[in-house]
Amino acid sequence: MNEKPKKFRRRAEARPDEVLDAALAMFVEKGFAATKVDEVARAAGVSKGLVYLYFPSKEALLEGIVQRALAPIANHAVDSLAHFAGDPREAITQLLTMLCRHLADPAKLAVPKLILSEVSRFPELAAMYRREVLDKVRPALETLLARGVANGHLRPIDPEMAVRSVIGPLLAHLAMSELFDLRPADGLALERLLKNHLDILFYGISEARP
Amino acid sequence: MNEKPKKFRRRAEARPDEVLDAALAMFVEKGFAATKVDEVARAAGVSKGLVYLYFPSKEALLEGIVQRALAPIANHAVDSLAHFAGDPREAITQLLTMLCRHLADPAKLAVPKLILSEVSRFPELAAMYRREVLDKVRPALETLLARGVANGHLRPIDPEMAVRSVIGPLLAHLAMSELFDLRPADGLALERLLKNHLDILFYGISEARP
Amino acid sequence: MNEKPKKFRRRAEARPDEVLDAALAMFVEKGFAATKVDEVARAAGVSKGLVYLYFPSKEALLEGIVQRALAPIANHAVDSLAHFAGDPREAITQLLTMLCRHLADPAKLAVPKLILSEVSRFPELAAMYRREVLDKVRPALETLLARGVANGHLRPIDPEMAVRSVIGPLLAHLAMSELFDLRPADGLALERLLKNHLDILFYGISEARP
Amino acid sequence: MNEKPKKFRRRAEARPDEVLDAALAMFVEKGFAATKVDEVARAAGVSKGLVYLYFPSKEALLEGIVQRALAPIANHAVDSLAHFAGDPREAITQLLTMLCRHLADPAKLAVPKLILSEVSRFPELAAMYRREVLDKVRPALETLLARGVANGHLRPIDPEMAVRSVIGPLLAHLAMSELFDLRPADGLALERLLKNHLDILFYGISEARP
DNA sequence: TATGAATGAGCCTTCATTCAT
DNA sequence: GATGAATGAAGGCTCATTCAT
Repeated sequence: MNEKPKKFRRRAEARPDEVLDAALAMFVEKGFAATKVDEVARAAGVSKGLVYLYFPSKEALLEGIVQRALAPIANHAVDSLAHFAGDPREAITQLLTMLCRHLADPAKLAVPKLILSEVSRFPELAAMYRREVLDKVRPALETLLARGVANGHLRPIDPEMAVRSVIGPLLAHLAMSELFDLRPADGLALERLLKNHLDILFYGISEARP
Repeated sequence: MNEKPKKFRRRAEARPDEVLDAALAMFVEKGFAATKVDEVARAAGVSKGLVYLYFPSKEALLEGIVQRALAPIANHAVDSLAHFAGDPREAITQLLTMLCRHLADPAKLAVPKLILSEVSRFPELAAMYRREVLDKVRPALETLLARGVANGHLRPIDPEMAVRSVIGPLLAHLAMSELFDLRPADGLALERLLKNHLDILFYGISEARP
Repeated sequence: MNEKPKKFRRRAEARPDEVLDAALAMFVEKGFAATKVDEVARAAGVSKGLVYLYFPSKEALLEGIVQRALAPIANHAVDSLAHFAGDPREAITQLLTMLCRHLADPAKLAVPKLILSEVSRFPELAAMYRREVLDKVRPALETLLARGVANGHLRPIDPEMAVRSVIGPLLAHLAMSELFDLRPADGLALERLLKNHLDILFYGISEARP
Repeated sequence: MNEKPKKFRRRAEARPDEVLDAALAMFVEKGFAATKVDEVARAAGVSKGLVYLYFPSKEALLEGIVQRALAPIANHAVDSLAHFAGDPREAITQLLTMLCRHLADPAKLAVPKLILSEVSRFPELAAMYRREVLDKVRPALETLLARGVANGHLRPIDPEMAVRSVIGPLLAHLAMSELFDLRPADGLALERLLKNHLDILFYGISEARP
């Protein structure tokens, strides 16, 4: 007999990824706790048992999603920061622009949103995020800032704290929009935010200098 | 010695607050979902049934905590913003200083932490926070910034977006510290953060002006 | 000092009856299990604790209701049956007419309805009803029928079984109407039922005699 | 010997029926409210979770039992009534005989008993019974009686009310026996009841005709 | 590989009953 | 007598996980 493919073909290699896609979609839509493994399986078009064949637990789905999404981002970010020797503002502009472009895609935005909402319940998630992102990007950014201060491009700021000033406004923007449903009239308005943020970050809000 | 009767009875007036205190402590320690109502009751020194005498559901505890904590904060913040006619930077400094002082108390810090971790699972919580805080503070802050631009104290920034620049760095600091356990070597370091944040917010990081 | 009556006056003697009245109303409206003692107390205008002062348990309310309602009915019925020496059909007509008149009052109808719905859950209720009603009325009715057969007024029927024929149609009528909400177009129509029932009971439905 | 595996798996087709059987047994034995879903599961030899796999709630078990039992009975009854063109008494005799034969089986008797005791607490049950039985059988019986009056077999009775006279005595018999434990000395005595009931229904109790 | 029937621990919630005042 | 705050046992229901097939 010739084969009777129920779906097009069995692509066993792609399965875990398809499951993670489905899980991400469901987790973002309903939250981790409110999503049943059954639903993830159905959304992925497989059986519940198969999910457990690839992932040892529901929580492992969460970790799988995050793991898969973070590594490339962080590495890319670090690369773009590490190579900069001149004006750090250029690097920061590039970094945040890339980040905003990335987050403009709802599918990509979903991951940090998911992390934000579940991290307090899953310490392992926090650890992963630290390991994969924070512990890579933060030192790179701090170094960049410190170098900028050293070579006279930047004012004598505290690099460790200044990192918060670089990413904070973006975080606040996403939190307001995604968690509290408080968006500007013109939608997510990431470009407008970025433009204003960089302007303030670089030159401050004061008319007069100190 | 003052006696410690096994059962405190007839203290109806204080009970709801005691229950909320216990609930907040447990929720922060273990997360909302992982906390059993039994545990809240035991922590408050009452029976499970009593909790339901004052609060119709476990979720109502969450809302009660937030409600109780938010109103005074928001009102205080709005007051301090509304009365400023001169240099908005002074008002911002006062606002953030007050906020930092407030958050330095772990018991007070617990509430925003709780909100952040549960908001995605409880839309009502988001609505409450919007209603009680964001919808009050945000317009006041925007108005303050717009007035600052108008009267020449501030550069021509976008007030709506600049709000993110005002609170973002603080939010980022708290998120890194409380969610991802990434603290400066000197602890929460709220003063250091605030000092650096205000310096950058007002004058930017650039040595040269545009 | 002169008294300060919160309500008109404390009528302690009437209280148990008022509680039973309230209980009956609530039990009929919502069913025994679905009625909370709190509700009974509130409906009676007293506190929950007072209910327990008069009745040792919720079930005792049920029994109190039934006890109070049954005794007079049964005694009255037995009286009217016992004194008949002549044509038993007259006694039956009187008995059923009285019963129908009684049941036409919704407040009176409530008790048998309540018994019917709760008897299977409370054997004590069944026992009470047997003791107070069935064991009194049934023998009296059987005797009446047997005497009717003996003195030639009635055909040679089985008195024990004929009791079912006397009350059955009325029971069926009430069950259809009260339990299954299946009423004639003209409402409860107890008179119409009774007229037809007696006609059939006495003369049968057949045109021809056997 | 045939093995008795601890867990029967993969028998999905038969399971719902087995669960309903167990539920019926428990409900009749202890009443609906006093029966725990755990007990039903244990009686069916399955886990509690499985019960909820097939039935969305405890109440659905009740409805399932009734649904399953009623349809065949009602349809059978209607069939036997609809085809009769001649003497309606023959049809009535057949109908009641069939009913009595059916109810002589304790397992079959259990369903109406259950309906009677729970109907007041579950309006849906009343609706089901109306829909599946009363609304089918009652019109058929009324039509039969009306036709009997029209073609001279029956006296000029009120068909709508006479329906109560047909089934009432049987209902009364069952209520006395099953609810109040008041049985004739010779047991359920359904044949004796039926014989006497039909005799009275057809010819009345009076010696003399009107 | 793949399925989905089956499990059972776990928890929120209800409410009859008690009792200090 | 009268109150109503307080108790705590009990049970319906969910759902992550397992495993026979």
